[in-house]
Amino acid sequence: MPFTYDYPRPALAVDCVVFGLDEEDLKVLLIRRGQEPYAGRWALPGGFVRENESPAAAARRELHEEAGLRDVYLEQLYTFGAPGRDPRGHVISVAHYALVRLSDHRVAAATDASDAAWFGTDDLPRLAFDHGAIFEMAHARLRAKVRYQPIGFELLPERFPLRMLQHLYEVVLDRPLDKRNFRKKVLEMGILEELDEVETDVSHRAARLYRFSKARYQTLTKKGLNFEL
Amino acid sequence: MPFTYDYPRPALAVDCVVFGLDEEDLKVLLIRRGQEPYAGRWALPGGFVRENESPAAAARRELHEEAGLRDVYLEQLYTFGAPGRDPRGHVISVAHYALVRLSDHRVAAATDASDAAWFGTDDLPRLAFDHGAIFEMAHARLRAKVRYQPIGFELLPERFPLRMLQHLYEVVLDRPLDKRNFRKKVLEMGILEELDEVETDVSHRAARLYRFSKARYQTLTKKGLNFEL
DNA sequence: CTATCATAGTGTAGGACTCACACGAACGAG
DNA sequence: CTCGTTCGTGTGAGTCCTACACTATGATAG
Repeated sequence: MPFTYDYPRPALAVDCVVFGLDEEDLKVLLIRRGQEPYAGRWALPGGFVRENESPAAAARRELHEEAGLRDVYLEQLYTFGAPGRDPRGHVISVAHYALVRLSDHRVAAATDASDAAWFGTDDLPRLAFDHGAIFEMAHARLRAKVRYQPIGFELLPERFPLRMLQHLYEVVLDRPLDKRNFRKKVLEMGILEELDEVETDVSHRAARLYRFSKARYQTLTKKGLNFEL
Repeated sequence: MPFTYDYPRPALAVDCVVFGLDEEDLKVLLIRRGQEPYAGRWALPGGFVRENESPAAAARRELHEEAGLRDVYLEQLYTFGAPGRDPRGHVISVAHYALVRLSDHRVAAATDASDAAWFGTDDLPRLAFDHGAIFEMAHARLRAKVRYQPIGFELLPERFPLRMLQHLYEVVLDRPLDKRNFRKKVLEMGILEELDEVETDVSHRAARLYRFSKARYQTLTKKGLNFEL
């Protein structure tokens, strides 16, 4: 069933850079393409935007269809529209990035689509289309944004020890941080809730668990806090 | 001549928030709409993206056609795609913002399109579509970005006294700055070229003129400078 | 030519923040 | 009971930020 318009329209797509955090490093979710163009190559999950669907909604739909992911933190990144970026014709893609808790989602992504896999961010294969450039921009944005907005918590389990939070920042910023200074800064900020609970199943002294308090963050933000790490 | 596709395609547009700087305040360029919808309302300059045209190219073309502007600083802002934002159907708009030197461009914009005008940023009329929200986002982005990237110079004439630079920051950040601290910071950064020239036609002591040196900025950036004001 | 007016241009000191740095306590494993 | 591993904690030096006021210069008006 064909659709007809008075003027030509470029096609509109979305692509998503999905980040997850490991014990070791930062991961990205890729999908192996089954069809031409770039059949067999790894690519970012994505697809075409339907009529009367916002780009954000399209991105969420595709993440669910292609990787079984739901309820993730999602933010628009940039719109890539150079003619020639897709050999099928002029396709403009609204790129997004998403942050997921790997502990919750690792399995889902691996089973739902048999050709989905997590890759370490410094160990990516060559990607289809201009997805390499999209990934680079997303990575840069994450590094920048994590420093002045508390989005990093989206990568952690709900309750976490401070070591895990520090590890997150070390992995994302790609440099070591001082433990005492890091703890002081984060705790003094007052956006963490100290829980009456410690880690379990560790073969050494167990660390106290914390939880990010969105409520406290919003209160403090109104009072002029500026989150910065 | 109709254009036909196998799947429906939303229409793709661009809109531009064009900022200029006055002796008094920050201005935005608006165009009065001649046609429905929103005929007679003020709106951001913009229009539809053609096939095989990148969004940035479309934005530049529209700025030229609707306001006679060329060679402006242009950056992508965000893509607005909520269904319902345009009563004609599903139109997705890649919003941009532009910075121009009012001294050069004020006239052009006023003559080329008789229904174009500059408005003070705290004195805007109600805008068509979701252009009010687009403007707000652009304004917020400019305020944020001007602090860590030397984009403010795009709003000034090539040669300017330090007072004018300070005035720019005061207007954009909407708070007064200390003269001595401001000068110290800017000059110590080393990105300004001190010229052998002073203001003319002023009825008081004339100030020295400076020029932003892109070359120095890039050199220093590589050496780890981080611009911050 | 003198007085007036407007803006240019300049330094310092107190407080806040940043950064580097090391060791005893807790707990599980063997 | 010993070993191994991670937890949790404070201080001092240096740097950066901020607040603050007066003299110099040049144009204009009387």
